[in-house]
Amino acid sequence: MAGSVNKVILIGNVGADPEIRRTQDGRPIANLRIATSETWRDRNSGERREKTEWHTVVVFNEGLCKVVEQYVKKGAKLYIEGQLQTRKWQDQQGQDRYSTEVVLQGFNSTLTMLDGRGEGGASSSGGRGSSSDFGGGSNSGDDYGAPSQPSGRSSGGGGNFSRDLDDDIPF
Amino acid sequence: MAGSVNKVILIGNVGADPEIRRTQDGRPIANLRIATSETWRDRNSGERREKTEWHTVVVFNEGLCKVVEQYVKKGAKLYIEGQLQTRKWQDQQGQDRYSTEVVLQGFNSTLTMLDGRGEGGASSSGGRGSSSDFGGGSNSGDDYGAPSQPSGRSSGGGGNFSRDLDDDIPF
Amino acid sequence: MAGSVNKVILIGNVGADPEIRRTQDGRPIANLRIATSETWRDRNSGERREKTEWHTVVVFNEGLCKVVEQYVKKGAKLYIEGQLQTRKWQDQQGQDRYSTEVVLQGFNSTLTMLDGRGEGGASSSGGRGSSSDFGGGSNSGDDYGAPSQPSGRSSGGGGNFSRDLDDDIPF
Amino acid sequence: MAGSVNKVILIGNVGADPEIRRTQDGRPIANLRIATSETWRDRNSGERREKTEWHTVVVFNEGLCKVVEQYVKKGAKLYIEGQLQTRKWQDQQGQDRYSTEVVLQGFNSTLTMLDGRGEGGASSSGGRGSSSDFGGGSNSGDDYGAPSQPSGRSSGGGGNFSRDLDDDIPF
DNA sequence: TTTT
DNA sequence: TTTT
Repeated sequence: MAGSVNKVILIGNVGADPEIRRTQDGRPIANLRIATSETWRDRNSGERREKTEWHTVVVFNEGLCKVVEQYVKKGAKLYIEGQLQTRKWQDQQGQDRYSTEVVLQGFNSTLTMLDGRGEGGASSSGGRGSSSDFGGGSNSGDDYGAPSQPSGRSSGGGGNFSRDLDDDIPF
Repeated sequence: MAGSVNKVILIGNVGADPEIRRTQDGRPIANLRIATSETWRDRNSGERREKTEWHTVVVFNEGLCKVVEQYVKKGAKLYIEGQLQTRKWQDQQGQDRYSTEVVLQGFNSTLTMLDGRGEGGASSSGGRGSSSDFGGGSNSGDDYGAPSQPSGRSSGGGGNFSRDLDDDIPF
Repeated sequence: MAGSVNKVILIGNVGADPEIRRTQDGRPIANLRIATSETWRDRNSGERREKTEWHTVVVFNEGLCKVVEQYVKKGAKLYIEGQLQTRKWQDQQGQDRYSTEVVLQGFNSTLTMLDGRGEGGASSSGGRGSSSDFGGGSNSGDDYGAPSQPSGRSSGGGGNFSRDLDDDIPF
Repeated sequence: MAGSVNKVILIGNVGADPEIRRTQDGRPIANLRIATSETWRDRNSGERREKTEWHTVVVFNEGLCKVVEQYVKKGAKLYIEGQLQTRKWQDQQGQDRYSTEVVLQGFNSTLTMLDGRGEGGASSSGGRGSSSDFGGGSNSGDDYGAPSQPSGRSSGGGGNFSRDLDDDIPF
């Protein structure tokens, strides 16, 4: 279907230290549980109430997995941009079950640390080995005023990690 | 938890005519199934591939329910802004089951029709009984240049419907 | 035009203590400058580089203005959801000038504090004079499992403030 | 600054056929004007009112520029995801002027066609010449259920074009 | 299971 | 300058 968008944006806290698994061919997958909550004052009683929602976030991106592994701990506040995916599986009785997760996999996926935790590292978001162009020199000569750097990517302590920068930033 | 965000943005097509239920006290609830999909070309085979994701959308807002009831049909392309909620229920064996849905309930929820369908109506996004006033005069005298109308709300055929005019809150 | 969306999402730091003006009829307007920045490693030199972008945010909502007034100080980290607006004005030479701002005015506007600053207050997002009720009883009897509270709104120290409880709309 | 987000999401119509320029080193830059609008009913007069906002969108991404060049015409309805940038320039009197634009440049930038226009093409979003991996084979052996394709990218007629796929889809 |  |  042409013209489709599937985007989830979360800001919340990590409920437990992340779990990192590996696929058979060695690719990492990180699992996070993130809590978002809303508070309001009850109309009748006037009491303050709160409802917490728990989200399962699955990070398939190698670079973001490294970030998660190094910096994300229980309690960390994160900004997450990913997409909704529902996975089908069978329970022990052989019945179909479905789990809906927020997946950080492709482009347009982002994970940003919003508190001071995890700072000090120089890590960035991964990359598939090969470097590639971007930003810097490639825009030189640009007479339009185009910024000579990429956007949406960043690195460094406590930073902003996009799936993106992947291959353009050699480590 | 302070400082939390839970937002889902979808653009996709409705898989079937919506289903409208009513609560015991007469409030409508609309259920929609929305498909988003991505296509890409396989790296190895070069074939075009597509993956469709189905989302369950639940509309608790009375105004948006009216919009859904009147205008949204199978095949309609919608822009949806809501939030993720996971609901726990028991299956027939008494086992806990969980369903994750995109809920349009509070403020910051939006449903916009992106194709021509549903046009011609004068319906709007609900409203507390009637009024459906807005902006206009209330800003007169504003010396700042503030637009004299609200934003984020609208009405009219094939239009943009926000939860805003929240009709489920009796004053 | 039916089916239109105009949304800006920012997470950044406030550059200076906010400025609150008032319209002739006493409505508050808050102005904020918010910095977002990206860092990346230069492809060629390998140096770490950073680019900061400054955004002008204008808050027309009375409730959010109160929040800004009470809690938002220079350096605060905010989540902002608003819309783009370009305002035309004349400079001293009588020439047309344009300023583009992120406006928090209608529904779907949000301002959330992401750091601890501003905590301890009981303030909420405004509200039509007082009340600041919500959800609660109005959903009782709901046989669907609909949460009995609103979403997207909240209050409390350091909290999450939506335009919702729109106090500038006299009923 | 760590932990920063700068995101603009627009759905609107293109006001005129796009303009494509080229930098000195041959990179394309597309300029679009996109209209978003809101309609509402005036509280006092009951009249239907509308306000249109015009946005300048600048596409630095080569792949997205191709898409724009081939498919985007006056009147097209687009979904745009980019970021805010304010550019400083001097007018003829040598005075500083500022223009704020929605820039599609880095990752996390998207342009999707929401109407039927432009269909039939097989084009996708560009790429910097070199191909690269993605999806497909690289996930084979994945025992986790990870989808074996990327997300956020797509191509094809009337389709969804992300900055992303750039280098993985050889043309 | 987080956070306030 | 779009669109409804």
